[in-house]
Amino acid sequence: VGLPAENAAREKGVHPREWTYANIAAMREQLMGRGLAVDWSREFATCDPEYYARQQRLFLDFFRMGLVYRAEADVNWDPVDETVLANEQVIEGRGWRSGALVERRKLSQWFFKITSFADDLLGGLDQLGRWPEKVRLMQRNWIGRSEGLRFSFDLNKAPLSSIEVFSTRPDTIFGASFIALSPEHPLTEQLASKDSKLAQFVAECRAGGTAEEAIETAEKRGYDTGIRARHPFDADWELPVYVANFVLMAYGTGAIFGCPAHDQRDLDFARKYRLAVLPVVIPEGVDPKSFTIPEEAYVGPGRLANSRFLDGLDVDNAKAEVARRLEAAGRGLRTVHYRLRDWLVSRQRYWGCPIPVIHCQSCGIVPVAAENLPVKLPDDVRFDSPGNPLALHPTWKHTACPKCGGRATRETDTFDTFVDSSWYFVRFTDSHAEDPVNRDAARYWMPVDQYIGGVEHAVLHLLYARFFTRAMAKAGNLTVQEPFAGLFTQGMVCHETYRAAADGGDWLLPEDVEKRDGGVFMRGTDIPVSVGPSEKMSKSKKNVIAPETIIDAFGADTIRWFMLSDTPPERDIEWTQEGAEGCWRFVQRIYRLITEAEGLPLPGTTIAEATDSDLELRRATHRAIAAVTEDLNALRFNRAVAQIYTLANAFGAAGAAGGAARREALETMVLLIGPMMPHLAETCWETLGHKTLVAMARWPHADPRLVKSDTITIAVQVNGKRRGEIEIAREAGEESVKSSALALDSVQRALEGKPPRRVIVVPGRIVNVVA
RNA sequence: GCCCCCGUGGCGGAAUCGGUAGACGCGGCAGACUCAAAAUCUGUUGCCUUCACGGGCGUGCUGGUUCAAGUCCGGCCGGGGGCACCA
Repeated sequence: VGLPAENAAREKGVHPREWTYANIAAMREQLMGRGLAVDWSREFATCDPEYYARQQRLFLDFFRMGLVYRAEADVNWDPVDETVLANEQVIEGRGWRSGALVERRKLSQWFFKITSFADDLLGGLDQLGRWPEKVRLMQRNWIGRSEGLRFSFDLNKAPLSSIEVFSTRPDTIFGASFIALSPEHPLTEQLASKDSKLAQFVAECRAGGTAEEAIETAEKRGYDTGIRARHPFDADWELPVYVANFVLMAYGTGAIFGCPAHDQRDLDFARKYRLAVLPVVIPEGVDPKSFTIPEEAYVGPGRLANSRFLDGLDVDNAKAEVARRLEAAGRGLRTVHYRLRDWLVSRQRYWGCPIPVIHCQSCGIVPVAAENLPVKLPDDVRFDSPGNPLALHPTWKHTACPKCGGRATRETDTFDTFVDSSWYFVRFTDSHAEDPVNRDAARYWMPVDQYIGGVEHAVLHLLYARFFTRAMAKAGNLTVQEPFAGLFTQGMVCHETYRAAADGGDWLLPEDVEKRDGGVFMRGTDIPVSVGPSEKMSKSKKNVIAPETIIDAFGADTIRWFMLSDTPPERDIEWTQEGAEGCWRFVQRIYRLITEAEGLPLPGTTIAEATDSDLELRRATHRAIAAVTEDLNALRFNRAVAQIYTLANAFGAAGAAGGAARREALETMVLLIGPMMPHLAETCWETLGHKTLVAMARWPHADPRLVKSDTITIAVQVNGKRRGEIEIAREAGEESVKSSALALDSVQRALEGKPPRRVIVVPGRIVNVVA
């Protein structure tokens, strides 16, 4: 489901359904070709009415619970994709998919009330111990909780008798110089209707735009309404009321009191309009009389001054005191505000899940009854004109009101595709259940033990899914609050970029480039190619390698091995031809080791021999088991790979080791590579004489006696510098370690005949001799 | 502007608890095998110095804590990410 399908339909004239199912089929082929273990019996497509019918039922639940509403609001409009976007989908002022600068439009849209879970979504983050701190931090910042005080100033003139502001710094109330309203504030609108100059000012503010550049460079501007506000603690103190371009309607109350000494924006504003700048918070140890504000507002801690009953208090106590007094006077309320906004879920597009609602002229908004679901998409749509094909469809949207039977129209917006992905993991617990959720299955499987995805979804999918899980739990469908117990954010695959000329030129595919004689040329020519930095594979820069071509050349196991080698999975990985060839050589090396191993005892033979080289090989084997097991459990695949190389190298070092020890080592290696190179492992397993599958075999168990050797090597330092090492029994006492260390020639040389002042022995680790 | 993360050989990266820096791989160099090449195998590969033994330096820079610092703390420099008029 989604925009790429619909855009392809517009460009190529195929129906989005055909395009989508063709892609699913191709993707399924690819996944199977890579030897992934997938339970295909659970497969479903979110664009199938089987799925979105259930989604529409969830919507009805949410509707009943008051978690859905339709409202007119300032929304983000993507002019290229011709639809609105949620706040999370606007990155640096641009549509996350199209890259187009978004515009602000006032439209009536559907919202999910994610803000009603704001506090819970924030608090829940602390319990997600197996999530990356980075993602939790991003969500924390996105939700943006701030505690403050909401309180009112009386006004000296109509149309309102008072104005309510929100502040996180009520302690600075005696440093107030002005009140500022948002251009979109209802009071501003009332005043503007009678004041053409103000109306013009508001229009200019709107024209300023919301693009990042515009905001960054926009200077603070204000318009004095002529109204005066009375200070809440001094009836004789009047503050001017401005309309100011930097005050946002969507946050707090859309109105602020300005304290220039302790807020940079207020200071910029005050300097421009020549308003008083009175410091009221003085840093510790500074004389209040000499403390002035030059160009930067002081936002640090300190003690209150110039503030009557607050003088001498610290910031926190002053905040509490102001709150206490204003609350007691009935004109203030401690409140918590969030940066998070409700999730705008309607999209003016065809290829999505229809929002199951009917608009009736007399009854208003009426949800479609559950027994009439699903509301299916019509197939006969045209993409030859701009706009939403559903809205342009000649008949689809006309229907009868479920309540009064009168003429009514269907909602033509469809859901944001992120709605589809917000609960698919729950559906996987029983993909074919009649109800949206099989509660028993969900209770058994949820939460997802280990979720893997890109960090780009930190405040998109991962936030929406957490909201959905809570909403579904509230509706009785789930018993968990959090969808994903563990989260891992993996990196992307990158590749060098190539251009036909140093100063630009066309991008070239890696397959059209060859490296020889220390240079890089266009394949089959002497034309040099300019090599650019490694970047995320993208079609636009042509630095892509089709998985099929690699699988054809090296096989799926080589690709899998390469992906796991070298780079930790959370980091971006660079695809290189050399690296892939190296993996290919290792695949062959393992196969050779197995096929060349002649005269091995039969499978299951107990190990009796104990020559030195046998013991060495057995130690290497069991160390590898221990290390690989640990690394795989911790998702440190690159280290697991390195451990297997080390084991493979041990065969060379083991020399004459043969018989049962060699069989044990080879079988172990095959079992250890099993999860990473399944095809190779099964072939080798069979070659070793087994009739069963590696996939069904028990994971090997490390013998602790073989993992630890009897003797250990300990480094010896003199004054922190390494001078030598001693090989000594693991259980050797401190005294014998000490004397062996001091006996070293290199240590004696470094001591220059003098006795050591001190000898530090860290058991099993190091000896440091202090001269 | 605010917040967060990261700087280790030619390259990807190890060292996750303050205890031998550079595991393992790629690349390079040398050798064996070969008529030759490829493949394979063996050795070698941080930098400087030395015929050699050895010595010195070394985890972005800088200062500190410690017997001991890639690891902890302060200040800077560089790179990446998030948020961005949020009161």
